[in-house]
Amino acid sequence: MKLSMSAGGSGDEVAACSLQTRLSRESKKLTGARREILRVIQTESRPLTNKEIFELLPKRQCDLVTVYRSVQLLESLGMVKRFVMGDGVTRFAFVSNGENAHRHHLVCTSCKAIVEIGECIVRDLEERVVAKSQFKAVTHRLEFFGVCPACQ
Amino acid sequence: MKLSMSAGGSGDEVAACSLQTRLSRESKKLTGARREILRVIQTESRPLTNKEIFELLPKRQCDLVTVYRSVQLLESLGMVKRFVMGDGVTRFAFVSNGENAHRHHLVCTSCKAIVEIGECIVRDLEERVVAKSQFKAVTHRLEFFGVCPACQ
DNA sequence: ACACCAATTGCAAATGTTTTGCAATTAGTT
DNA sequence: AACTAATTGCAAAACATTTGCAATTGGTGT
Repeated sequence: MKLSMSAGGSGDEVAACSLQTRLSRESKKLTGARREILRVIQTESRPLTNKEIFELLPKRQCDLVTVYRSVQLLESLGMVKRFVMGDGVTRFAFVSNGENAHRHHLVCTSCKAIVEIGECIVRDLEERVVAKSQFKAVTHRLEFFGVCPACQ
Repeated sequence: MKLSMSAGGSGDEVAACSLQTRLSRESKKLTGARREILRVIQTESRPLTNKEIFELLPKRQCDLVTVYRSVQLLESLGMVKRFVMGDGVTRFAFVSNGENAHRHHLVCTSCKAIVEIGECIVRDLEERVVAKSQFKAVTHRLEFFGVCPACQ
């Protein structure tokens, strides 16, 4: 059921250091819970729900509420990305360090494994959309869904 | 706050008839609640939440639970499309009759007005994604978000 | 090392959406 | 008009997520 097609994080140190840095930049504290939560998200390649993260944490590491709060913080720091797949739960996946770039994903509807899609050909369309519609601050969300080889 | 950029349904008769037909095809009943719920969804151009549909219904037309159940039925009949914008509520919009075609939308993050986007340039990318990933039954969801002229 | 203080946490409870069970009602058929 | 399966309303359950608050903890300066 598990897949490791998409790369997780590279080294713990780089990410940990980065977490440290990013946190102190906003006078936030680096707690054990936050470190562990980020580690769990980094380790899994598929997007995880808050509850899944909670269950993957070392026994009694922290409360589920803390997972909610930490993940939200990590998202605001740009270290995890939010996935809304429409089944009533929000999922989060790691965003590797240099990856400021806009990304799309292919998600397995069965096991939730994800594969990153390098190119974003939607930009051109987006520009046309903006021009025609007169909307401002236009962004887009494009996700692919399917059944991965392991689940077929 | 309201916008009518995208076309709602055309005639009541065509859609009503179609609803009738589609329902009886599965030995479902055409009730007042279902007719009214579809009418409300047809009338508004933006995607509505269940609660919004409920509130737009003639006074005491039916219970909120019935809206939930009816909308789910309408979705299974392919008459409404589900929108998941990630704010914790599911929204539904009318799918006009001939429109079997795959569509994308531009959604105002403020008032939720939607504009249909005719072209789908994602198909090509989807084919490439399928070839590379070996996923099966691949679909995609592409939505644009922005602030509509009226909300700017 | 120590003290300080804001940030963080756990716990309980609230919130809000969506689902479910069941008895009463109703639409479509005979 | 009677019959029956589908539908509805109501109450309550099931979830995910958020919030309030007192107790705790990490980082900072001494």
